[in-house]
Amino acid sequence: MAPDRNRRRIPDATVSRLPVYLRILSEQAEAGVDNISSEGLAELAGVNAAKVRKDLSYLGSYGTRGVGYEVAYLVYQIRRELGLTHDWPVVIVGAGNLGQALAGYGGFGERGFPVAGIVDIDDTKVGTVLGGTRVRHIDELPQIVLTRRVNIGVIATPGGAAQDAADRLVKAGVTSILNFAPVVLSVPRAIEVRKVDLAVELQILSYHEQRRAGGAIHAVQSGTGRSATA
Amino acid sequence: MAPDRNRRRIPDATVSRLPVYLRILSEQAEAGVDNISSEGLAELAGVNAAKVRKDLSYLGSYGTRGVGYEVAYLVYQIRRELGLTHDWPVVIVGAGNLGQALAGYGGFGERGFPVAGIVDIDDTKVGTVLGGTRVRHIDELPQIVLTRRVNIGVIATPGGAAQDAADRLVKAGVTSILNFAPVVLSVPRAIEVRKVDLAVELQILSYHEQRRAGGAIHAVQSGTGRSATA
DNA sequence: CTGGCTTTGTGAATGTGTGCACGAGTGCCT
DNA sequence: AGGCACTCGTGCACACATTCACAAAGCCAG
Repeated sequence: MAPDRNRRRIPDATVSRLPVYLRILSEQAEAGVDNISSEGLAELAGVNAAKVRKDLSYLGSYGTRGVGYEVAYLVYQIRRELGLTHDWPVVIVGAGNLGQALAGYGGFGERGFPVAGIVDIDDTKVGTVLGGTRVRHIDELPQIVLTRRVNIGVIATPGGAAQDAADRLVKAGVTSILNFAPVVLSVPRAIEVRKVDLAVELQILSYHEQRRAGGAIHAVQSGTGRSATA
Repeated sequence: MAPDRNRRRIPDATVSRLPVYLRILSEQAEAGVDNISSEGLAELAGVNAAKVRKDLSYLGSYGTRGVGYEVAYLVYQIRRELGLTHDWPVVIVGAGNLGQALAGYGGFGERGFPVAGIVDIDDTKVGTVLGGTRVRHIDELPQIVLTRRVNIGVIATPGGAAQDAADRLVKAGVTSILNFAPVVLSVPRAIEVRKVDLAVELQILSYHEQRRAGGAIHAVQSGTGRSATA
């Protein structure tokens, strides 16, 4: 049972939108924009303005009526709420296709999640260098987690190895896991797990395509009239 | 034949779980399991048994009371509902880190989403071979989409190129997009877009980590009221 | 054929998320 | 100073999702 240190709990739906706002606001700040209205942010984020206001209201009342929100201050507040005021080193388990891509993807470190290490169980992969990081053996996981103070683990192994990877991560002291393997992980309740499954995403798209085909097969859209809002 | 078969609409939440059930059921079938109860499936999928039953009830009543569900038949029904009775070729835009990983990841084709083509705007990448597919120039996109009857596009470009990629995909006739770029795409309403954003996922984990740690830290922060500036 | 056991399918209750609508501040203009 | 235009913050109603709880349905043993 979790201790009820339930201070302002932010709804999950909101938490998952805050990073999007944050990215947009950072871009706006970069572009020299000082203030932004909920309407403007909503437009850029592809959501409803009321939703933006409600989301932001969970952080406190940082807007100014009649004016909008001060971009820089909002960036600061969201970063603080998301815990992005300091780096969160991550360890990647699995140096296969995906692990390599993740390690090579520079955007990780830039966004506050430096790769503290990559490990694999396959000796032939150990020692190779990916994105500036040397692949180490998975047995070194506990040491990496401990010395680099890693809280977040990324599982980029094949499905069959994912549960083992999760077990090792948990044992090593990691408390959050981002899982790319197409497997439902079984972990202690206190561990936060998020799943990214390509096959699932594609199958959801497939569902909609199939549904579309079921009705009338309309020809290609005439105008490229894009619109995010109604 | 009436194509108007107004299929019972399946809730989004259910649609996103069906692929998970499907994978588990396929594994079970492989392992020689003939029947499974909602309880058993729920266990393997990490969800509530009532939820499983309700989800499956949207497909029709294919269970047998007192016994459970026939695995093979359920696999068939879910596949049918998700439109997985035939392949959906996909085209990948962007042959960078991620595009390479996606192309190299065999699980794509195996699961019914063969890579019909990979395109990039960078001439130096055109011609290289990834996962058995030759990278072609993005100008060839319309031709690939047309000849290979592609409905699904995958955007694996840097953020800055994503909107252009989306525009080109839509123009070429693609109706579903899986977007890995950290950008909110603007597309015609009829286009189905799903987003996979690593940074967002990590930031959500960060939020929870910060919260976990925050129990103690949340000391006095009162004086930090917003600087009353303009 | 009956009674007991199991498990589905679903109504109803509860919880979570969304969006409208509007009061309440704020700044600008006259 | 007063009025006006603008935009936030939020109560409320509605929609969607989850979970409970139980009757109906099927199987099996005797």
